[in-house]
Amino acid sequence: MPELPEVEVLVRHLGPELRGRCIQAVEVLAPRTVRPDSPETLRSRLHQAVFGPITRRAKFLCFQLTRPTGEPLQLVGHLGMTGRMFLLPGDRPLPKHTVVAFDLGSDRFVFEDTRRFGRLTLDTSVLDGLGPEPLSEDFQLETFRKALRARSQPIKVALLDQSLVVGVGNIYANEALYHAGIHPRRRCHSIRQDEARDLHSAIRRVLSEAIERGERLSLDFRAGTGGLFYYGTSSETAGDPDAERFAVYGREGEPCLKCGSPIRRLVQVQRSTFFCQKCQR
DNA sequence: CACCATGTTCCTTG
DNA sequence: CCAAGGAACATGGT
Repeated sequence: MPELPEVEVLVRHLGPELRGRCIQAVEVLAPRTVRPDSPETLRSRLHQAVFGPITRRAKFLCFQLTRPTGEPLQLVGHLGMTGRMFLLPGDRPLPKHTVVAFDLGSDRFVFEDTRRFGRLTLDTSVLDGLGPEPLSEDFQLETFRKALRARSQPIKVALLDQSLVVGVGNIYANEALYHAGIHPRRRCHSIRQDEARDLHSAIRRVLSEAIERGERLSLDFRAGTGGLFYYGTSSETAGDPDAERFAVYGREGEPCLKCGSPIRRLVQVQRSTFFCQKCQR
């Protein structure tokens, strides 16, 4: 379900629900998800721990907890491609692809992940080496420009590299390049100053607009209906007339919103790239 | 059976 | 040592 905006919206929803709640038990149904921790370690370390604030770093969720001893703990989660997290009333059965569940007494906090590319661990080393947060002051235009000058790979590929800037995934990389008018195959070092400036601001714009949109949806993540729905590609519930969510992503063959020429698709590092040949140079 | 899918990590090759 | 490309992880939808 992830890319930065979806994770951010989830974090904002989960924070108020989880804060202050105490973990009675931890069920690890997919040991792989908690690697390199063992299920036993996770169970014992988190037993009777209380949730504090939840924050986001890149596409990771960072859960601050306090143990009964007063010792602080940080649990780090990643949704992979298909992860969802939500609260489920205690009397309801766990969904088929639950990988970890926290017993909170009346409810369970559930991590469901069909493809199991996600993570949930006490090992915070995954946060090392990440680039700047695109929506913070750390994402400086000058630094971004210099980083592009130092690379030779195609710009679309660079945007997916979490050491250049974090949080951008396949959807928003395509969208940002479209809005900046830059062809996805352009090599980084060929990006001009004005183009770098446009791309820098397009990245910020597509991400913050997606967050606003996710907030507007007032998603019912308290399960019942299955939790927080990814609002990136799934067909949405009625009532939201905002049909053109994406300008290019998933729109192969459909007309460009600016010039009408058909959106094209190509493959870069085994991922689909969508773009307008006429508007992106 | 074919191909597609929001991500990261590890391995090979040059 | 580094960069680039590819495969792997695992499951489901169309």
